[in-house]
Order: sequence, then C-alpha cells, then structure tokens
Amino acid sequence: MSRVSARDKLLKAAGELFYDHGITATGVDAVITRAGVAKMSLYNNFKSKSELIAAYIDARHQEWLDLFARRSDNLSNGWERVLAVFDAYQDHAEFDYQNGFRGCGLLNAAAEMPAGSQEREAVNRHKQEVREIVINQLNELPLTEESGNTAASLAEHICFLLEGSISLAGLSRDVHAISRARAMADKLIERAL
Amino acid sequence: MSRVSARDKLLKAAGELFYDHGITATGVDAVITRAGVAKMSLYNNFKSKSELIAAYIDARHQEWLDLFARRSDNLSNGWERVLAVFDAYQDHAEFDYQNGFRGCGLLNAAAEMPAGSQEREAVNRHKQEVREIVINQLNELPLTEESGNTAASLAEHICFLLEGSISLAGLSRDVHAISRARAMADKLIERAL
DNA sequence: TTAACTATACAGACTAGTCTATATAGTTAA
DNA sequence: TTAACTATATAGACTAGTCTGTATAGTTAA
Repeated sequence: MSRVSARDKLLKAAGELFYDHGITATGVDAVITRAGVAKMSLYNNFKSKSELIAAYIDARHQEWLDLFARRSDNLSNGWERVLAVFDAYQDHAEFDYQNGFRGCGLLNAAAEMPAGSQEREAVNRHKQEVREIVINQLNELPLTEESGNTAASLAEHICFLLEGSISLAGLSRDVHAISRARAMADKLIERAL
Repeated sequence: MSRVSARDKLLKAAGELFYDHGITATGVDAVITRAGVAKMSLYNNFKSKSELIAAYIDARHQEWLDLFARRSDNLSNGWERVLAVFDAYQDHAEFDYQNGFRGCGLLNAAAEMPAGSQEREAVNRHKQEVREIVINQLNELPLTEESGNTAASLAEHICFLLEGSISLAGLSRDVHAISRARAMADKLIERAL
C-alpha cells in the first residue's frame, strides 16, 4: 500500500520540522511521529540523528540545485542565468512552509552548529558552489574590467546581496526583498558591461 | 569580595555559550556552571530561560550600538559614518570568541527560533534600527537621485551587503569578507553622489 | 525466505524549573 | 554599639518530563 519508503518519509518530516522549529529543538520522536514511522525505521536508515541532519543538509542542497536548473535551463546567456539564481531562492522562499518563511534553511542549520563542525562545513561548501555558479555565468559575459571589476569580485557582491536579502526577508516577513536584491544585481551587471 | 553581581556573571556566561554553541543546545546548568553561580541566582534574576535569552538579545543589540557609537563619534560626515557601520561589525567579529567567529549572534539566535516568536521580532527590530541608522546617514549626503537611487534603496543595498558578508564570513572563516563588503558600499555611495 | 517494516518497552543521561535552608553584607533605627 | 531587617547570594536535593539510542518480538509483502 504505502509505496513511499520509510527513509523518504523521514527525510520529508525532518525537512519540515528542522526548517520550522530548528534542528536542536526537534527531537527524533517528533520526526518519527510526523513521518508516521517506527523509531527503529529511523535508526535502520540513519546511524544517528547527526546522520539524519547531514542527509537533510544534502537534500536542501540538491533541492536548490534542481530549482536553479529548472529556472536556468532555457535561458540564453550568463546575465539571465545569474538572475535565475535569485529566482531559485525566490521559488524556495515561496514553498508552502508550515509556519512561514524563515530564510535559508542551510544558513539556519549552520547557525545552530558549532564552528568547525561537519554541518557548517557542508553548508559552506554549498555556498561556495552557488558562488562558483555565479562566477561561471559572469565569465560568459564581456565584462569591462575597469576599476578592478572582476567576475570574482562581482560574484561576491551578488552573493552578499543574495544571502543578505534572504536573511532579512525571513526576519521581516517581506519575501519581496529577494526580488529587490535581484534588481540590484541586475543593475550591477549592466554597469559592469 | 566578588563585587560582580550574579546577574552580570550570568549574562557574560550566557553570552559566550549561546554564541558558541547555540541557544537551544545550551542548558541552564551549563550557564550557571560557567558563571560560577547557584541555580537559584539564575531564577532570582530571570523568570525563565526565555527571559535570559531576551536579555542576551538585548545585550547584543546594545553592544553593537556601543561599538557603532565609538566608531562613528569623531567622524565628520554621513559617508564615513555609513562605513563605520561595517567597522562596528568588524570589531564585533574580531572579539576573542571561545570557539571562533560564527557570524552575527543575533541572526544566529533568530535562526533557532520559530517564525513569529518574540525573539525573532526583537532581532528584526535590531536590524531595522541598523537600517534606519544607514538611511539617516545617507540622508545627510547630496545624493543624485537619478534612476530611482533613493537613500532608502541605497541603504537596503548596503544592509544586504552587510548581512550577507557577515554570514558568509562566519561560514568561510574569512573575516576579511566584511571589509570587502565595506569597500563595495564605499563605491556604491561614491557613484550615488 | 528475506528484507523492511511496526509497536512497544527500556536505559540512562539530560532538561527546565522548584524547593528548603543557610550565609553574608549593608542598611536602618533604638 | 547593638539588634533587626533586607537583599542577594550559596548548596544541593527534587520533580516531572524529554533526549538519543537500543532491544525485542511480531507483521507485512515480494
């Protein structure tokens, strides 16, 4: 009957609870209850809560890559594809969250973890990958590199706008902040050409 | 002998532990042990852990206002005082944290709290106040308001850079990201004059 | 049969918060 | 000076519940 594996149910439930209430504040009992699954199904699929957290971080990373791919697939140039990075985050922000938008799930996860932890490193790698995507798209454009305006530095500026706008959008419950940041990035690229 | 009040010891200990390990992951026993204080001294000074958290958020807010005041006191114009906002965060980032820089303590605190909670609202108010400080400083400058470049929108751009750079600086352990964001803000203001 | 699942009980550490009783330092007033 | 009072601190036992993780026995479906 239930052709959804316990593992997938657990990842879905953990995704919702971790995002809404935070990771540390979410107990494994809450996860299995929401998943509608036995406790041993959790520990048969994951060695520990830590491993479930790692899988959660991986899933969010993959989810964003998929959203970006869908947004950028049919676009013709790097400029549009940089803006699609914002669109992917916007899509993410507009998911039907149980208790409202709370910013980037990965940044929130990192905020709960100690410096140097695997979890923070995993989130760091995700953000580096986003930045590299932006750099690669900008490198396709004929940037006029006057006044030290390299693709790398422009990409960093755009990533600051991205992360800052998502955090503040989550805090102020104003999802439009992300599209305003997108417009700022648009103008920056225009000026750099 | 010990002329430091239990309350101050508790706020200091909570400040360190909450920042380093997160709020939910820090138990009240850990706080009183680090403070070197009896448990009843916590509950004589604070009604609950929630109230200690609220006091922690207040203290971080006040701490930033003090850092900004010290950085901006002897500056002569709004341009420099906007850049002093970055310097205040940089000062904050260079504190001698027990376990390394982990970004903005207030944003991290908000990341652990559910949407709509008092704690998130308090952090939101802090960020709004920072933004208003930036707007007020920009309003002292003769901005050429071509292409919709108002003080408010320029301030939002600068605040995105601020929050984004702090989060990414904490993740990548690269505190210099904040000064690179400062340089970006500097160039933005220059262009807007 | 094999593998993945369920249900439930359990261990042991930890959680926030309360309680009683005691110590000490400073203030007030006879 | 002495005594009473107040405020703040201490130690440490205690409640009632939650935490992660394990153990065990039974069920379901390919």
